[in-house]
Amino acid sequence: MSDRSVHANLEKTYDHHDVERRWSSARWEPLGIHEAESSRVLDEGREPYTVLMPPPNVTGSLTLGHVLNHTLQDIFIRYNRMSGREALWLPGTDHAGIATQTVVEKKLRGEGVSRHDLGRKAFLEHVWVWRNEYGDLILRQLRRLGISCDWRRNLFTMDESASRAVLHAFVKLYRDGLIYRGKRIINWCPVSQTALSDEEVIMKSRKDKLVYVRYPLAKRPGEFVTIATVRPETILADVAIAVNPKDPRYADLVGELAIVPLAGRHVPVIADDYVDIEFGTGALKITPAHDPNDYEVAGRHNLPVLSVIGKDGRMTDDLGYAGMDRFDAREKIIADLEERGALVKVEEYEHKVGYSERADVVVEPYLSEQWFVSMKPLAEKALRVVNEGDIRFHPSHWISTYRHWMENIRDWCISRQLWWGHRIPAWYDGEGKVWVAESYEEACHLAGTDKLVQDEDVLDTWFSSWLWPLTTLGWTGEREQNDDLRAFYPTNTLVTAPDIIFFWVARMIMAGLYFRGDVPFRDVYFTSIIRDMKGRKLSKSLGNSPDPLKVMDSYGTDALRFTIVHIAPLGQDVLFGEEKCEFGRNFATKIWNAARLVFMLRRKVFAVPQDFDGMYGGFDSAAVDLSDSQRWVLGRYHAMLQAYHQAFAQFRMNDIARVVYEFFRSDYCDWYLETLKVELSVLEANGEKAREAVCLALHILEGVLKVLHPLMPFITEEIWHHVVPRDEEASIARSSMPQPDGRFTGEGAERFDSVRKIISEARSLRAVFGVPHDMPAPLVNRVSDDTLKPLFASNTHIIVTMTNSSDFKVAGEELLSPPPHSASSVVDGNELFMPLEGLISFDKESARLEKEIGAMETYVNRLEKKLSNKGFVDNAPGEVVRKERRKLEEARTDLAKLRANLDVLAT
RNA sequence: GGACGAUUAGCUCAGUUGGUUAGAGCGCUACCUUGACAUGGUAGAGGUCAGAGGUUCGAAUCCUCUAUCGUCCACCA
Repeated sequence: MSDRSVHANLEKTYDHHDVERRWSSARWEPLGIHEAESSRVLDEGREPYTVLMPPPNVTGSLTLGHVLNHTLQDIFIRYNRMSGREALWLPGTDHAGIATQTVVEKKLRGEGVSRHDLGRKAFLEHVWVWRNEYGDLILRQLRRLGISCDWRRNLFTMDESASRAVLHAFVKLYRDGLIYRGKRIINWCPVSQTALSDEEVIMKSRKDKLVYVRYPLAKRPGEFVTIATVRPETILADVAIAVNPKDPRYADLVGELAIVPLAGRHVPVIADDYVDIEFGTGALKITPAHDPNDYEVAGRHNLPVLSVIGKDGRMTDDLGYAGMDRFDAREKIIADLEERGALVKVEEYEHKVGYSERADVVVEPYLSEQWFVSMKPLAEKALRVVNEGDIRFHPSHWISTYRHWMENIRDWCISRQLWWGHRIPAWYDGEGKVWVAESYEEACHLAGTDKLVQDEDVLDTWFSSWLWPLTTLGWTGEREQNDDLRAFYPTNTLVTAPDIIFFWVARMIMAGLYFRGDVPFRDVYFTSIIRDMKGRKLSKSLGNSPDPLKVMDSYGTDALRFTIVHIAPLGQDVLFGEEKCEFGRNFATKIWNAARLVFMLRRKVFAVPQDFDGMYGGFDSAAVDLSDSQRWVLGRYHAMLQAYHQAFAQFRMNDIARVVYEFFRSDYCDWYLETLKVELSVLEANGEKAREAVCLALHILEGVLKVLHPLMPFITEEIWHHVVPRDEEASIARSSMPQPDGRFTGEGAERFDSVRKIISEARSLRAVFGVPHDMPAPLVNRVSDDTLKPLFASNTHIIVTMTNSSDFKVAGEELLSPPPHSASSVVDGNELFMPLEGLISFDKESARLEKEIGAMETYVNRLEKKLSNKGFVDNAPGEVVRKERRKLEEARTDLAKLRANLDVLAT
């Protein structure tokens, strides 16, 4: 904690546990940084900035995916908050119908109870107890990430207000004719025993047997038609054999009757375009109850529908297989077919099969009565807003995926045969007539009776999720108009994984447009998918999924946040191993130590702390007479700010991390702070110049802390409180973002660049010739332009100290020949000589120079060739040509100097 | 079968509208335990930018094809 009487330094060693404990969200929350107010937006005309948190499943625990996702959201929120906007981040959790019901059922099964034993009401009570006990685990874990969402507005999709919104949405869609009930073949999960939407089915490659079966023809003894099938168990439910009408092989068979093996039923041979002539035998069995295509074919030909597989995936036939699992029945039937001589052959066959997303079992096409949403009318508008740029995707290539889905959209099966979820607001009267209303009373009123029975099913979880942008802002119905909605809708940025673009993103766009007439958000940022170092998806079963809490423990939350953002570029997957967090940890340590240095220097220069408070409070870097190094570092600092803000505008999140990292490490620490030490050593300790220099160092440090704060909230908060004494209630999160200022460029900055190069070159010469590190050597710099002499001379002390030279002389052309026994180098037209009698051998140095000359000759040749190319000179922009000419000129000069120095060496 | 993305140093990746002698981190080599920091500093080695064509005065960057990897979509049993 900052000591207000003296300038307390930071602890010697950086301890992230300590810092994180001090600035936990418990500490931040009372500071009010999470709490955005609609009144401020509406009354004061402040610009709102809203982020919608994808609600994690209540059953979930923190994964690296969450870490990336929520860190990015927090970065957007903190950045915009510090940029003066009213920043609102809306958190919540999702009831996750199937996942949660499965978890609770499993727990009950462990206690020997099934949900059916309990009944619906008692079971749901169990689920609520479970949710209240474990359901917020993920939110507690998320808090450790330091995310600054508005926890007061935390919403659960089963909360009363959200549930009212769901009922309202269902009823409105129904009355508008966009929700209907119908008998269809849907995806059925035999484990969860519920219908699934198409999106909840994962296609996986799988090896099965392609079974060729002979069907005898009833009226042509001894003749057969052979079909190929991967699902022989459904033979029992065959109602026809289909061939292509254009297939000459079967032309005479159409209209015949075939006998279904094992079942003995007579079924017609029909002709339908659906059949592919090329595949298998060109003849196809039609099983309408167990295949969506067959169902359509059967519809066209008025065929009956027979079913032999039940809800639990077991056979229901009356031919002796009843009760067997569908896969066991498959094997048995293949064996039985063979025994009866109906089996022609069996081939290995690899194909794609749909699996249930949650239960990971093969879904069963199942004919049943379900509720659907007509998607086409909704999709048209939702497609338009993305096509026209009202909603922007980052990266934009997801638009084509989105477009493709929207253009081929199919109706959404929204009923689930579960108990945990929003129960469908539909009631049936004694005659089976359906009444849809927001309440039982209303339904009774409509039906004119109070003898109604509610639909047993609940809605797909995503039916509440697609209302999330509305419900999080308190929307419960169409006419509702509250301040939050007026102030914060549409929201600004949605950060989400690309795998839920259809489940969620697309549907939220539809719902926003439909229920409120406006898009739900402006920008969608699709995060990277995190994989392990071998490129595999993270999964619990592979055991390759590091526990983020452990990573935070060992490396620090800031380190994890910084690292994961740094390695997650827009639109690319990232390979993550927790060792990578060393990068962020090392950076955090570096920041800490650099701050310690600057604070130490401050104490040296300001013996009386109040002097510093007074001076720093009104410090203006533009008003100071700047040294070369100061002008240079300010120029670099503002260039960094420029790139930083631009990266935000372009959603290039890894650039944000990179740009600050590079400035801070290379420019600020390695060059500026090192130079500052030297500069201070020659300035009077309490003098004005020294004080200004320290204030400038702190000014830039503070700026870096601010731009880093969205990425590394803990450490920046801690150090910021030490820059100047701050009130306990102050937070860097409420400070304002530094803005770029283009004034800090020009001569001094360029000169310091040359100084840096001279220093590097001199160090390089020392290393090459093995000058002992503690042996000072003289250094001579020959400049061709005498006016430069005093300018370099003004940096003499810096150069001497930083290269451990005994002396640094700046000479003009009057230095006719280089000092004897010198190593030499040419940098930016300056010739550098390092007299090294005894250490330097003629052979070694001439070989080195020759190599250098060779490289320079190649370079000069290349430039000459380029510039003698008429096409280049005529076509390239003048600026580019001029630049190349300048380069050539400089290279030729340098080359000449190198050659001359080699000659001198030889004499 | 369609669509999209990737391929740059040993490893992981930057390289924004075509114009720098192609960069960083990790790893590696040498030197440095100097009062911010060895979770560090200084200096260095290491790349014909997947391959082949093309457009252009000029290509890692744009186009075409090929190869390899990955993702999403799709009702051929």
